Amino acid sequence: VQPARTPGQRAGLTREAVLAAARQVLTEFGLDGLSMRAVAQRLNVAPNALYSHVTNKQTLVDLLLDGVLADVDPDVATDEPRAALHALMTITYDTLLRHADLLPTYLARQGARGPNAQRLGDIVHARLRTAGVRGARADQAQHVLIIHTIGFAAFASHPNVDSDGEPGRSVTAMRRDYTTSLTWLLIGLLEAR
Amino acid sequence: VQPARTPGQRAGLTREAVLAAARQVLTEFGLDGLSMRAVAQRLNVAPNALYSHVTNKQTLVDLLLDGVLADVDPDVATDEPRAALHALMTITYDTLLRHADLLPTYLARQGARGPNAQRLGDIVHARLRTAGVRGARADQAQHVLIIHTIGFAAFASHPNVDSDGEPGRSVTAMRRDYTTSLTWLLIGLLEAR
DNA sequence: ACCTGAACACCGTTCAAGT
DNA sequence: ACCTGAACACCGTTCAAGT
Repeated sequence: VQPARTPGQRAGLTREAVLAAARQVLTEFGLDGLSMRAVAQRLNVAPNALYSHVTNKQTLVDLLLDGVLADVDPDVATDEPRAALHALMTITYDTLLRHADLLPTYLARQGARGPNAQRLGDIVHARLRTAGVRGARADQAQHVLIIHTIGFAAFASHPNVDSDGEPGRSVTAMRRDYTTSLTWLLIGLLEAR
Repeated sequence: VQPARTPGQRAGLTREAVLAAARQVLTEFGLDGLSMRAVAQRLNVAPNALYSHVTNKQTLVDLLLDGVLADVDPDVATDEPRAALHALMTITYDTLLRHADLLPTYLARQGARGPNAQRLGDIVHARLRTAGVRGARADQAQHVLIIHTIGFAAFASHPNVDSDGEPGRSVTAMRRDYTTSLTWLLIGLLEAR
């Protein structure tokens, strides 16, 4: 809530300010409420002013998506390779679910290939290396672990009722499903040669 | 392209006709072109006429999504349990990718819990049973295999360029990533006790 | 370079009315 | 019960103009 600007006065927008406003709109009104006009309103600015800082809505959303993975803290307590991979991916899962609003669109969009996704990929790659996995197999494994994690998080982010209206699996049951599936993946990856 | 109706004459819509028209609009104009108004136009009907046969756009999309899984043919050539599961899930992956337009929204919406998803779940469950997996572990495995498959298909459905503008993994490489990840999952599921 | 006014070409959905 | 006309409350984006 800024003091009103006189005509011709700059609003002093930046790309980061637009992103921050978008994040606020998102947490307050959800994905359905995330419109360019709503973001502009929060910044006390005309809707089309945003286009000086962001090329369009899709890339804005992509930036938000990639930003979610920036919150992943790659430090894990153990150095045992398999446990470290398990912990790292579980942390990623939990981080993603903390931004459940965005997850529905995650796999579908460019966010899963942004710079932070690549950073996470590199971290996974390093962990795989200490686990003795390298080369093309490491590239595959890195890809697989991340897609698997985002996919499960996206599914879990969604209110869960099946077609009969019966309640489906609970959030905790789905988290358990994820962690055991992760265990299975790591067994197949690390034990079969 | 029907002969024009005189005022007061029925259009003879059915829920199935609406779904069929929606599928046509989808393949012709893509997900962005799928609007209630476009579907209505194809049926030579006023936009709000659709609401007599479908509660709203979201449930219409959910019906389309679940319908995709109806195309999965569960017959596989082998009876060896692990190979049968691998074949069944790969068929599912390929079927999903044949409807790539819809995949971006698949995990996010109710389609992944509709009647056809349940039917597929039952088939997977039966295969798991002959593989010696039962009880809670079978429920988990069924869930995991389907989410994993939909997640990978959703990711693969999306045009693939990373944040540097460099081309990412090819469609065939991503399919290979899927099948090997499936192998890993099945190893972890079937061999670790 | 950054921002506004005005407009364009759309949306999903509701309500009252007609047959 | 099914469909239309008209309207409501929105969208994303572009263009020309102002400072």
